[in-house]
Amino acid sequence: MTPMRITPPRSLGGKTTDAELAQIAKALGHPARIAIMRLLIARGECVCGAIVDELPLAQATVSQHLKVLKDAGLVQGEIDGPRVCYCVNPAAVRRFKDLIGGL
Amino acid sequence: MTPMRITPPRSLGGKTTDAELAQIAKALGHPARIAIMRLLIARGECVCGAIVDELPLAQATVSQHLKVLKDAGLVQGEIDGPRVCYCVNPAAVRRFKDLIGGL
DNA sequence: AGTTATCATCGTATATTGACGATGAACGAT
DNA sequence: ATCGTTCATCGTCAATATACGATGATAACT
Repeated sequence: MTPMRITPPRSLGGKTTDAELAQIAKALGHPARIAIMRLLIARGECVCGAIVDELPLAQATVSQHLKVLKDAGLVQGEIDGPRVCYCVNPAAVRRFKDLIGGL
Repeated sequence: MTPMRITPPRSLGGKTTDAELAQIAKALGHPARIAIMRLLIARGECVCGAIVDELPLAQATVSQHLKVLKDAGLVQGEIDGPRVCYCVNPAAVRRFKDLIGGL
């Protein structure tokens, strides 16, 4: 069966919605993280090292940015041997577009 | 701080698309500013004091948030006597949606 | 002139972010 | 078991963001 939304839609002006939208927007509010998103979208999936190679940032810094994107739900990471393979979470991107559409 | 120069895919008004998108997203990356945007959209236009009345923030803080939104181009303010009447800039919102659509 | 109302800006204090090198943890290969 | 690779996390520092009260600037009205 289609899973029901337990929480009411609160389609307009809900505080929960505001916080959610703000969190995602904040996660995208840095050029490096936009660049990471673009890389992941362009390549489908991407090992962390490949991202580091494309950006003028240290490995630790890229890892931090990836953590921000992960915490916002925009990106998922799967452990693949000694590497970690990242990809975008299409549902989160869609959700963000929907929330923005509410503006 | 190190000036970030990630990827200049193409310039638009001297600003890369990534930087432009990041700037707008960053401006929206705070719940108070989302609330302000919603207020302005719901009322069409809004005097600053009306926004202060709706938010649990001091007048100086609201003014700062409005400045962030103005600097990102999302909001315009017109002096109306002793008051300042704010309204959203639909072109900027549209632009933001288009940039997000590119994700 | 002074007064009141409205909003921006200043000054300041605290919190968070962004960046890096260094270190730690997990895995594959030697 | 040790090594080398890969990535996350720690520790730290400078820069930015957030919040507020206090002050300044402007307009309308007396």
